[in-house]
Amino acid sequence: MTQEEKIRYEEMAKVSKALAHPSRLFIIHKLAEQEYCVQDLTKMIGVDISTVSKHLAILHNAGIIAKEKRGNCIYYSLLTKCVLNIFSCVINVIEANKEKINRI
Amino acid sequence: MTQEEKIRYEEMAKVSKALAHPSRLFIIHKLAEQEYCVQDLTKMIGVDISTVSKHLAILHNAGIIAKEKRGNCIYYSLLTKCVLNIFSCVINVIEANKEKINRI
DNA sequence: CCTCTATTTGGCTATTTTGCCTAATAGGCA
DNA sequence: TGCCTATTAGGCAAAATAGCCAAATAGAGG
Repeated sequence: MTQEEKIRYEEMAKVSKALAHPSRLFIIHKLAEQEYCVQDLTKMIGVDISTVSKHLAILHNAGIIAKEKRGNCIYYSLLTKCVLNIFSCVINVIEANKEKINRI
Repeated sequence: MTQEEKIRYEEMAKVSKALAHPSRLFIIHKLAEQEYCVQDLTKMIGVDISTVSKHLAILHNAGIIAKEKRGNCIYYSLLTKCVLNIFSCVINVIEANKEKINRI
C-alpha cells in the first residue's frame, strides 16, 4: 500500500465510520424521508439529546447530511442520496447470511 | 425506535462496522480483483500477520468475504459484490466534500 | 509420525468511541 | 433587554477497537 493509497483509504474509512452505528443508520433512514431537527430525532431514538447532537455532528462532518437553521430549529437533511444504496447492500449481506444459516 | 427496529439497525451496524477501517477497505478492494491468502495481503498492507488475520475474521464474520482452504493456504474472496457500490458512494461523498471546500 | 508452513488465538496496552450530565451558546420573541 | 427554547461543548467513565508479540493449532507432505 503506497502512502497515497493509505491516505485514500483513511479518507474512505472516515466516511464509512460515520455509518457504523445503529443510531446513525436510523438517523440516515429517517432523513431520507424528510428533514428533522435534533429534538425530533431524539424522541424517536430515545437517548440523551446531547448524544444525538454528537451523532449528527459526525454525519455532518463526514459530509453525509446538511444542516439549516430555520426559525427556532436546526433542520438536518440527507445530502448524498446514494448512501441509501449502502443500506440496500448491507441488507443484501444480512439476507445472504440468513439464507446460509437456514441452509445448514 | 421499536425493539424490532433496534435489533435491525444493530445488525446493519455490524456489517457497516466491518467496513469502517482503512485496511479492511483495502482488503475488500483487492479481493474484488482476485482471491488472496493472509500472507499475500499482509505483504501488501504491511502490518503484523495476526492483525490481518483478525481483519479478515471480522469481514468473514460479517458475511462479506468467503474463505476456502486449498493446498497449504486459506484463500479469501469477495462474497457480496455489491459492497463495491459502497465504495463508489463513499467516493462520491468525498468528492462532493472537496468540491464544497474548493467553492469556498 | 514428524516437521514445517500458514493461520488463528490469547493476552496485553494504547487509542478511540459512546453516552451521560452539566454548563455554555445562539438566537427568537415578548 | 431579558427570558426561553434549541443545540452544542466539555468533562468524565465505561466499553469497544486496534495492533503487537508469543503461543497454539491445523494440516500438508515427506
